[in-house]
Parts: sequence; C-alpha cells; structure tokens
Amino acid sequence: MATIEDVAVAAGMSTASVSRALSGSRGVRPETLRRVIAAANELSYKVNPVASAMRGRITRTVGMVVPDIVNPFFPEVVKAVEYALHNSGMSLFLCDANGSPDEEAERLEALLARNVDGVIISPVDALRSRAAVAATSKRSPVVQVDRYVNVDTDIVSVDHSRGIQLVLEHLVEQGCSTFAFVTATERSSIAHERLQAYVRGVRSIDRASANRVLPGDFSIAWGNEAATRLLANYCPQAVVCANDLIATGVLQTFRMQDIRVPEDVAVTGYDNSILAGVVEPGLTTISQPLTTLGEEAVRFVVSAIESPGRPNGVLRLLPQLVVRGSSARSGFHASS
Amino acid sequence: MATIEDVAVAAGMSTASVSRALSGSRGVRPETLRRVIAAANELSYKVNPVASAMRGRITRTVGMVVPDIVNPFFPEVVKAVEYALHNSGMSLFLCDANGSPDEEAERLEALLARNVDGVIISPVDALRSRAAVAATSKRSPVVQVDRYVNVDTDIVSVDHSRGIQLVLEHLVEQGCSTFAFVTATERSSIAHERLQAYVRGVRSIDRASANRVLPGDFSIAWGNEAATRLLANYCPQAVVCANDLIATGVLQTFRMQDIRVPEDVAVTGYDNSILAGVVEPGLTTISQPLTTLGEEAVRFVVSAIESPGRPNGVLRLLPQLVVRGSSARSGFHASS
DNA sequence: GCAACTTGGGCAACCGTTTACCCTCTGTTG
DNA sequence: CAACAGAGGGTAAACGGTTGCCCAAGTTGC
Repeated sequence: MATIEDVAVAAGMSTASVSRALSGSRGVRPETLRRVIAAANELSYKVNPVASAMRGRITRTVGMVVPDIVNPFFPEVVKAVEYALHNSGMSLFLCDANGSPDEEAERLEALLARNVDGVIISPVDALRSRAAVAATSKRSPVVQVDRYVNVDTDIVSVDHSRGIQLVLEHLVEQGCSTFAFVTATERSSIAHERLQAYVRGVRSIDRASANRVLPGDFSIAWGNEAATRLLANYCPQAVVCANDLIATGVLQTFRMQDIRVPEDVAVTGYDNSILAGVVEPGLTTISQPLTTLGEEAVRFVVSAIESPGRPNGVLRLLPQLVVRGSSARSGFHASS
Repeated sequence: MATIEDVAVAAGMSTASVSRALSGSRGVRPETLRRVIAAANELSYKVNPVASAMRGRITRTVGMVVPDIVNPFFPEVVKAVEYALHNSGMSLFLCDANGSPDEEAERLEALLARNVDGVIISPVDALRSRAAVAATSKRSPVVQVDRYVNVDTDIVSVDHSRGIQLVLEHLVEQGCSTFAFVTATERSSIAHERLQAYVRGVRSIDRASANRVLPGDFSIAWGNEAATRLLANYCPQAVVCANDLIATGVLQTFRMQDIRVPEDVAVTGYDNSILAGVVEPGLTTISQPLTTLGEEAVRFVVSAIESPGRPNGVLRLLPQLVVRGSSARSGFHASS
C-alpha cells in the first residue's frame, strides 16, 4: 500500500505539497498538480482514511441506528442513505437496535466512540430513547428520521396526521360513518401521532368511534386478534389500521369469518408496503416517501457537519393515499 | 474527550502501562490495573479506535455488500451479522450494490480503502462480480454469503439443490407429474443452482417438463407474465417458482383467470418470505436459515482475521420445506 | 525603486495509540 | 552468593496523514 511519502518522493516534492494538491486545501501550481496526479496514479495511491481521520478529526463516516431492519419500512430508507452517503465520499455504519432502547443506547455509544461525523437515528421509543439521543446530540450532529423523541435535533419525518386524515376523508367519501382504530401500544412518535390524528379526525364524525381504539403491536397476529375482538363486540363500517401488517391480519380473520371486504366493512393500512398490493382485496393504504426520507436525512447530516452550530431544521414530508379494493364501498370497485 | 495521556497522568504512570493494563497485551500488577481502571472510569475514558487502528493496523470493522437491501431476503441476514459483530466489539460498514456489478466494485474498493478487517459479500452476478471479489480477496479476508462467485474464499451458502429437490418430492407426493419452472435470467449462483436442480430432478419424472423453463426476473410482474404465457400454451400440474415474488405473481394471475390453486394447478415459491404466509392460498415454499447464515458468516470472518493464512472453508446449510395451501392437491387441504 | 502583499512550497509538529527495546527489581538456583 | 530468569514499568519511535509557521519569489501599487 503506497503512502503519501512514496508519492512525494516519486513526484519530487514534500508530502505537504502532495497533501495540498490532492485535497485542494490550498492552491498549488498546475504543473505541481499534474505531477502529483501522475505519481499517485502510477502508484495507485489512495489516501488512508484512518490516518486522515487521526489528524483531521473527521472520519467521513456516518452512523445509522434503526429499530429493526427486518421491518420492511426501513430497508428502503437505509438504501437511500447509503447511496447518498457514498456519493458524498462517506461510509455508513449500520446498527440495529432490535427494538430495545438499551441496545440502541449501546449502539449510539459505539458510534460515538468511533468518531462518526454524524448520526442518523430512528428512535425505538419516544420516552425511553430520549436520554441516549440527547447525550448523542451533545457530541455529534444528529438527524432523527421518521420517528423522533423530544430533543432538539434535525428531524425528517412524515406528516402522519395528514396520512390518517387522508384515510378518514376517503372512508367518509365511501360512505363510512362508524370506525375503529387498530394500533400498537408502542410509545413511538409515529404510533402516537397516528392515534391522535384518528381521535381528532373521527370525533366530529362519530363520537363513539373516537373511543373505539385497540392497541396491541405492529404485527399480523395482533391484526387477527383485534379483528376477532371487533367481531365479538361491535363491528364498525371501517377498520383503520396503524400499519399494513395489522391490516393484513384483520383481512385474514375477516376472510375466515366470511366477512366481506369492502362490502361488509372497509379496511385500510398504512405504509404501502409490499403486502398492500399482494393481499386480497388490495389494501387501501398510505404511501410514505421513503427514498426522500433517506436522502433528506443525509442532506441534513452533511449540512450539519459542514456548518456546525447552525440551528436545527425540521422537514415534514407529505404522505399519499393509495386506493385499492379494501375500501371501495360505493360500488365502483364492488364489481371486480 | 479524555486521552490515554490524561489517564496516565491521573493514575500516575506512563501511557504504556495504561495501554497494557487496558488491552491486557502484557501483564501488569493488580494494583496497577486497579488504578488504571479507576482513573479511566473517573475520566470516562474510551480508547480512540481511530488512533488504535492507526498504530495497530486493525480497525475492528467489517464491510458487508448486499445486492439489494430492499430484497426481503437480506435484512434478516444483515441483522444477524450486525448483532454478531457488535458482540465481538466490531462495527459494520453496510453497502448496497443496487444490483450493479459496477457499483458493487466501487463499494468493495471503498471498503478496502477504509482498511476493514474483513468483507462479507453476496455477489450480484456470478460472472461479472468475479473480478472485484477476486481482487478484494487478495487484500482482505472475504466471506461469500448465500450467493457466490468462483473465487477461493470462505463461503456460507444454502443447498438450493436440496431445496428444489424437497419441492419436487413434495409435489410428486401430491400427485403432480408435469411441471414448469419460472425463474430469473439473472446469472447469480442461486438462480443457476435452482435451475440445475429443477432440470435434473424433473428429468426422470417427465422429460418434457425439463424444457419447460421460463426465465425472467425475480419480481411479481414477471410472475404475472409467466402465468399468462403458461395459460396461453400448456399449463402443467405444478408451477415451481424460483422465489416467492414470482410465485405471488403467478397466483395473482391464476386467480384473475379463475384457475383454482391448488385444485387445477399447484404453485410453489422459494424463500418463505413474509409474502408466503399472506397470499391466498398460503404458499408452499422453502425456508432458509437466514439468521444462521449471518452468524456463520461472522464466525468465518472473525476466524479468518484471527488466523490469517488458514485454508478457506465452505459451509452449506440445509433449507426446509414449508407446506401451505398452494400445493395441497391430494385433498387433505382442499376442503378449506 | 521599494514596501506590501500574494502565491507556492518545505519543515516539522501533531493527532492518540501501541509496542520494541531497555532498565530495574525480585526471586530462584546451583 | 553470583548468575540468571522473569515480571513489570518507562522511553520513545512509529503509524500516515494534515497543517501552522516560515521563507523565497513574484506581483502590485505608489
């Protein structure tokens, strides 16, 4: 592995000039630059990022912590982040918190120890992740993406109030007037926001529906269970689910009980994951701009690295309604 | 941020002793150790991995390159890898090749430049990834996981011949005797292996079926298209698909054409992804030990780092058949 | 024509560890 | 009791870059 010294010798100058020529940190004569490039290519020299980080105190690495990479929501965001970072000459340390605030805190600690230039995180829990995020943000730029805790950092999130609002408006258009909301007890900002929006939105339509909230977790199994409970008590005209997994479980159970969707009851999901297009009937759901989420997170982190001390920003992206068969109550889809 | 120097001063000794006490690279007196620990805790000192890497030439980082993290196959493997690495005090540089051998080569280059201690890769293409993998393996331990190219490295893979064999045996048991195979033209080792196994396995049952191979790509859309083609020509008793996405597409189209599965035709998938349990009917498929795949890859890479020059190993894991409704031709499921 | 300034380049310190080498101090052994 | 081994500790030299400081030469302005 060639060193800067080798290049300097080959080009007949000091290491300082080579460094300056390659990094452009200070002007060099065109002729000097030419010789450096030639020598560097000749020796196929690459600067050693470790040595560079040692002196320059920047590593050109960013750490990302996700609650659970297996959740189909995150891979796309991670992919966008990796791509954008690579294009900026940076590398990605990926960590999985495995749904646990403790493991999450461990990962953040490890990332800081590695002197990452910035951290992108989607915190597991709105309360129990707070301390670790706060501690991290004191030592490094932090961007919270999708989920967030109440700490002053850059935030790139999606307007889930709007998402639920879109769902409710659509269902009302379809003629629904009684609702239930199946969600997770999880104390993440996203679960919280969706719940708030549901309650607020449904209150003016049907007071009783605002109390018809079933909290469990973000899983198919909970969707099954919740559907069973709804059937055992009062089944509304529309079941609004806090994500596609839950909605998928609800659909499964309804099918087994010979409840027709959407004729007997409409069902909606959230995320527009691969499941939504595959279940029968197709799931009306909310699509989130995952790639944009990742790209913008990188833009924030890069800008925070470049201008330390700049005030934190909040970007709120808009989700979109995707209509499929599971909500088509007013007949235009019932024929299929 | 405290340095080893600060700790040495606080403990009243040289940095050499502190380094030795903390790393255990050479004996120190219990009393010395105690004082070092005390001082380090006091100052909440953490060794700086960058400086450590600089001198010790090991970074305690491993790079992983996957063809496409959005493919639901990989997140689980990545998760296992991250977990295992973290437990060994190492961090993961994750890269996404975006299905392109060129981007893949770029990522490998970047990882080597960062002096990763090892590389875990699932190569995009059996031929066009070969050069980059070979070059990488000259400069760092490499473990190929799941997919692989023909280069002498450690390999952790799944026996896909066995997987297809399990599928075929099961279908024969269900009374099927004519087959088609819907796969991808992709030149990955996995596509190749599955195709070979299909041809070899089906030849002895029905010679004509061995030629009934439809290559496209690993997508739902291709499944739709392939099913349409089968219906336009000759539809066999069983459609074996090279992964769950394709099988999902086939099921969709069959449903739209009112072909009953499994009564009219059996369909099988491969991967046991989340789709398999969600589509209607449930998809008979092959489950791969994804977590084990990741764990074993880390074991290989760690062992390669610890004992350079040891001969490379190959681990071949066994997949399992998961039976669901899409293949139950002999009546025991037909009632549901 | 000279001061002031700009430009490009070299020297060497520095970043925070690890470790080769050397030294001292014990304890052991013939 | 001399010789020696082994343990534990210190000194300082790396590791491979970047950058503050200094200097020489060229340029500009008056």
